[in-house]
Amino acid sequence: MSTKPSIPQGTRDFNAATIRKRNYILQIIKQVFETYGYQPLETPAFENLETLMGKYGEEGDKLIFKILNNGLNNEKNIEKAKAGFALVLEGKNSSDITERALKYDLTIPFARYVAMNHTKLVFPFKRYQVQNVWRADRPQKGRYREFTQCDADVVGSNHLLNDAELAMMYDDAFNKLGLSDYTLHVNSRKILEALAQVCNATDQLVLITTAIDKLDKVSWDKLQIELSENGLTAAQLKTIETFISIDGNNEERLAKATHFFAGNPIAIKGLEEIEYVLQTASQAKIKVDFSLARGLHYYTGIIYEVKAPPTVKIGSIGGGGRYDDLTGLFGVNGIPGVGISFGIDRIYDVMEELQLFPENLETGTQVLFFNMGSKEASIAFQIMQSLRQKGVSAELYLEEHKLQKQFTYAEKKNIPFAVIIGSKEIEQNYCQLKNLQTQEQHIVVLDNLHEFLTTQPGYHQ
RNA sequence: GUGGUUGUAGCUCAGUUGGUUAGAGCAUCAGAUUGUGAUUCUGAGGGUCGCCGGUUCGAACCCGGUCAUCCACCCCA
Repeated sequence: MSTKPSIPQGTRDFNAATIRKRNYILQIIKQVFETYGYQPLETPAFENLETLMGKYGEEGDKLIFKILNNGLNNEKNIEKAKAGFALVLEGKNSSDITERALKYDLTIPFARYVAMNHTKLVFPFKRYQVQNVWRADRPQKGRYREFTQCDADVVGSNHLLNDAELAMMYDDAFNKLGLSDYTLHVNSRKILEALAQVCNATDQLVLITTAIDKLDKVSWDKLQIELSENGLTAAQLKTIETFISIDGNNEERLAKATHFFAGNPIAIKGLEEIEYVLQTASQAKIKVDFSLARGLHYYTGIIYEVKAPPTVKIGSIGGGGRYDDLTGLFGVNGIPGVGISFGIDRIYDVMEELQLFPENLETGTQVLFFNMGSKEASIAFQIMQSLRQKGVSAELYLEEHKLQKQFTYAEKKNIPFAVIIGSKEIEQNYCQLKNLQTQEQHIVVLDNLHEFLTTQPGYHQ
């Protein structure tokens, strides 16, 4: 038996430097959320399985991490468990085997929360949520099995100002992060629906939209073959081809699309909505992209997807959209909403690659007190404590090692200052304060140590 | 779920057509240097070559399986 420790596929440990950088991202995004009046919410790591099942499409259901029931080997459960397992082997679910699952995203648990509390909430209800979610996907670049989502949603309002406001929140956050080279792709589920209508293929909506969503990777020639194999006629393909050839800047695209749909009422609605968001969130770097088709089944209006700067090869770093009736899934009708999500793990990877993190995030220990012998160390400890009381992050080297080792320790931990208090210094109530980067060394009277240290260049709170 | 890549020291990697005792750099530890280091010198420790099996006189190397990894597809943040 190998006892080599390991962590599950697609998960990560985060060290201090990584956590500081992640917190830097989170703090900026949370601050934007708060500024726009969104309130925090947290929901459990796991939900009842039936809350989650069927909300993410067939493929999504397969990617939900399910939790095995306890007590399956209990005698009174054993027959049920066997029958349930037979169902599982057929690819079905059985509450006799599993009735809870790790949450797959933040939107559905939020909808569940709203449905449970709709009589108490004040609408429009704006909340943000930063929590881990889990997907049983194969890990690869920019894809993890445990990752953090960062969502903002507003429910109980149909007003398009919400949609525009969320676009501005993307813009604010990415500008503050130094990712102002992002692009916010925008489309509307209504337009895609209208396309299916114009093609006389309303039952093929999913097929058509997922196909054109691949256009940036797969050529139209190949997609045509795939679509015709699925029963689309040459005339239908021609219509789709005309639609996806719409190009130009945002205004031109909207104009061409208006012409293309020739008065189709659903299309007109969708186009007007995009037009409104474009005008209201005019500072955001929006690109009208009719090939955008987010897979999630619950979107009904505007859909968003954020692309990283083109130099970084990574999938989307955020996404969202409008849904008319999410809580209807939980028996409460008439609560529309719209939301966005930041994929902070991917934002982290992008910022790391583009070196966008500020240098001074490493605010660990600021002062190392050297150990000059056991008597000296206990006096140094008292002096260190008085600094700690004033908020200075300090530590004392515990062992009586030679100075070489103590210096090396400080260097490895990126501690900017060393305080040396030996017998000579103790006699005359001063210490040696050394800046380890510049090698400058000062004689400082102990009473002045705090003030002197905290005003030194290179000192961080 | 499908396809491919790579598994050798703590880390990054060499290792010839299968041949005796598996190497390097970095890192670690000790000493030169008992109150001033990170860029000098000397030395030391460290390996079940992912795991299991097969072929062979002989396997880090060839074959089969398995696990892990990274990448791509599906889908997605």
